[in-house]
Amino acid sequence: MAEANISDLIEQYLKEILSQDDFAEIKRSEIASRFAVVPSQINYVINTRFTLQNGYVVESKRGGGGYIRIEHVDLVDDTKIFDELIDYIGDSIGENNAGQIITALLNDKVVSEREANLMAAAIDKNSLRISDKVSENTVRARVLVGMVNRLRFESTNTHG
Amino acid sequence: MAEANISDLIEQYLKEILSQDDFAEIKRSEIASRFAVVPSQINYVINTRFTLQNGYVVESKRGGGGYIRIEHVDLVDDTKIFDELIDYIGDSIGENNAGQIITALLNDKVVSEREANLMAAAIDKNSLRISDKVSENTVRARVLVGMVNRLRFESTNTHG
DNA sequence: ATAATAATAGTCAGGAATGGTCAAATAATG
DNA sequence: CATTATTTGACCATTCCTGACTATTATTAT
Repeated sequence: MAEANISDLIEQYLKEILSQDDFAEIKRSEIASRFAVVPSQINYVINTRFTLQNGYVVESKRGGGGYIRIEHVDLVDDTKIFDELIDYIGDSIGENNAGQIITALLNDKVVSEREANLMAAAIDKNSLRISDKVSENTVRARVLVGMVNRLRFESTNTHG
Repeated sequence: MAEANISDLIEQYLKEILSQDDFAEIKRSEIASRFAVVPSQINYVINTRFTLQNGYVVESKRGGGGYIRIEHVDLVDDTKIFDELIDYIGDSIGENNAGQIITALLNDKVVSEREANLMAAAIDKNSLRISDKVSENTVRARVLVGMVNRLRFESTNTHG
């Protein structure tokens, strides 16, 4: 039970808000000055304590009237499966293995056929083709185009 | 909901009109003075919130009796718009624009909320982060992990 | 007709108000 | 001592708002 660092306090404060409202919409500079820390520490707290794995979705906007919104989302029942899957995937995975995972998710009815198709489109070799100077945006575009194209078809099996 | 921006209010106002009529035909200066902003802010609102990737088509005329007409286009049954969207994506697209497209697809019920979340996970900045020596398999892994993580959650809106 | 004028809308660049990233310094922990 | 977590600050990116200047269209005067 060691503690009392400021990040923990900020975490507590935000979770307090979340225990009452569906989401916490804050102004970064406001929270920073409330706790007398630099604004970027708010990002640190969010990045380390309000991650997807922990069940939080964060969205933000800059500029005038900017904000950071933290939302808590419900976990599905058996989250262990996903943890194992993610462990298995690790840092790198080939197209075949990835396709098998998607097929397994489909077989177990974790995802619908449409959803499986979307996932297959996203990880398709063509979508992810990387050359030296390719940018993040370029890859993203390919991924998105692949997925959008997939939506044209009602239901088609494409992975495996 | 912190709706502090005038631009947000103008956006709301226009969408209000669009929820009742097929299109919103406005006089720029009239809207500008109604919200006490300079006329060009109306262009700003339109350019940032009523773009093709948002699912809107805008046309206008200058001079006496000039107007701006905003029309909502439905992606469900408009194959041509679909093609234009893919054209728009092109070879490279940023996270925000990509997110807007996904939101538009969701709004027009082309995809379900779950599907939209999957797509958002696929194009997420973290999934697609590219460094020099990253391989295709590495990116694929990140994409897939991102999507699987998204499946943990029941149903939540995440893009915007 | 043509030219001038009025009435629109469009573009662009800049300033202000946010939030984001990254790496260095420091503290805590094993 | 080594590793990990926290804290900080310099620098970056995005969003909003404004105003000067430009472009287009309609109307009016000649």
